Amino acid sequence: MTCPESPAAASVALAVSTVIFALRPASQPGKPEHPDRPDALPSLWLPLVKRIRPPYEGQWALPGGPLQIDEDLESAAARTLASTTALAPNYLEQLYAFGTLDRSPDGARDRVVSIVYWALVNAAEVIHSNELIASENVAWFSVDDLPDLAFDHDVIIEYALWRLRNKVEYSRIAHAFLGDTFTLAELREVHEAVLGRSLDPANFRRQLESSNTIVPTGKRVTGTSYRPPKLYRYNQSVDPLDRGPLSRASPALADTATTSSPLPDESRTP
Amino acid sequence: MTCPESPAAASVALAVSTVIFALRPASQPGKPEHPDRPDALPSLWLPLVKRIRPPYEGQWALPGGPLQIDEDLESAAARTLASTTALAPNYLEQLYAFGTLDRSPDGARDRVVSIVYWALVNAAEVIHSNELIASENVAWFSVDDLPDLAFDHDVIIEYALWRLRNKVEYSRIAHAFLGDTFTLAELREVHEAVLGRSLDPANFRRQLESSNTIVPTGKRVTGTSYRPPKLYRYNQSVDPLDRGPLSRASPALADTATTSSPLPDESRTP
DNA sequence: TTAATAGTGTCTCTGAGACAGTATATA
DNA sequence: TATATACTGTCTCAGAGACACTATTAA
Repeated sequence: MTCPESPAAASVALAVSTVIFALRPASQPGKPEHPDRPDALPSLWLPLVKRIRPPYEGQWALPGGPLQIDEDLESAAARTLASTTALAPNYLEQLYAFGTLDRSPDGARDRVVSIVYWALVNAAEVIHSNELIASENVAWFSVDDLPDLAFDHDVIIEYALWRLRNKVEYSRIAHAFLGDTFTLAELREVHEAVLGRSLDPANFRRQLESSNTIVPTGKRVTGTSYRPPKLYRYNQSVDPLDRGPLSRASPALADTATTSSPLPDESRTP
Repeated sequence: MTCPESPAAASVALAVSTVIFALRPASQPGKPEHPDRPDALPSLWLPLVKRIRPPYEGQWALPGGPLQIDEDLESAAARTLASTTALAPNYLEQLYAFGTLDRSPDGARDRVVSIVYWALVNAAEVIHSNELIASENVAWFSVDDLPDLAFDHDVIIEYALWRLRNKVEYSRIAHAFLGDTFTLAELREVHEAVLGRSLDPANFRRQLESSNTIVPTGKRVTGTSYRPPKLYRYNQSVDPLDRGPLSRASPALADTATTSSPLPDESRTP
């Protein structure tokens, strides 16, 4: 979005932005639960960038920028993700191309079409990344408490959230919020936090086991009081969702655990 | 983040293309069924445009072209649809933005990102439109018998087909292939043709009635032998599918029966 | 042994589908 | 009245969810 000066004569500028979701635990590890909220859920957070030039100077916006002439759309999304969070995405998918005429303010000289991606990153890694990105112009916000946003980015985020919630229900992408290994309770809490409702542990377990998307590692959590839960790993040989005829490993995610695709699945696209 | 260098002089070109689907009856009205195929289904057809300049000169391609500086993405899709078919779409939705580096041939000078829409049009109107568009450079093809295609348009069409089949199963868009009024048998045949399998008439009826997407007109088909079926109309007050937080009437389809949206539903996107 | 969470068994309900059966307009 | 198609009733089965129950480990 964003760089009004750049494009040539009177063509349409093309930008790539990314909605990056992470799940922040409600209670710090080691810190006791707050007595008033015994069952507090983790909540969704996303990083925003403060604009340093007009239009919308000083307001917060989605990370992104012009598409480089020599990079794929998805690579551009992964690049801006890395430069704002110092992370690699565990899941990355195209969200939508926004291109209506009214999305820039009236005085704007140039028209911008934004191809927006959405991504899931590991919450634990976010903490480290915050030390790497020591910029005052990047900050994380809860999706329940967003600031005023530049352009139509409020609409974009709302749509990304809706897509995330939809997709968590019919596919198995939630593990992208977690590390390599996780317990069923952790994975269930991710689902609960995203969907905003509690899920039956028994049924949740059965569904996952029958779907074959997770495999037991044989290890258990250590250091807990009481019976330690088993640790599971994501089954990489099973696609998290049916992406249709064009599924293939994504270059931008080649070295990460979760594969993506240049196409959305749209088993259920609105 | 945000604005690295402003892209060089060479920028990325932006095009909008549209995959247009119509359903052609297997047997002409009045013409008897072929004895070998008593239950022949209607089949999907789409219009292609023959390229008159390199690259891929002489090959067939999806209708489309550069995005005009003063038109919305969806308007551009509707415009190219109208100029190749002389029709207005009954359904129009963004499919995907294709932008990998390898989608143009090696010798190509420019890089193009294509934002692709897909549309459904009324089969009956196609016949009239063919008389209006008296161009040798436009032709309709069965999706089962496509010619060699320019660029990556074969991949795009395959993906559009996959999306159409998916969406017919979980939403009510199939009526966009038909006229204002239709019988349940006609609508069922549309579903059967798109999905490639036969459906139980009783269950199909029940599902539609409980979904409230159609309303009886009170009229019946005339001129048939034997009991004439009731005619139904699409219930415009019910959204064909849940499009999420951003549903609104689409300007490009304002005067058509079916509304669309600037966003895909992705209740089920791959 | 107790506490606390991990993990299992089983019941009910709902919706999809199969398929037999009834209704009705025309010849 | 015969016939072909429109339309209805009802059975079975599979999956989702509710919820009581058992298992296991560390304090």
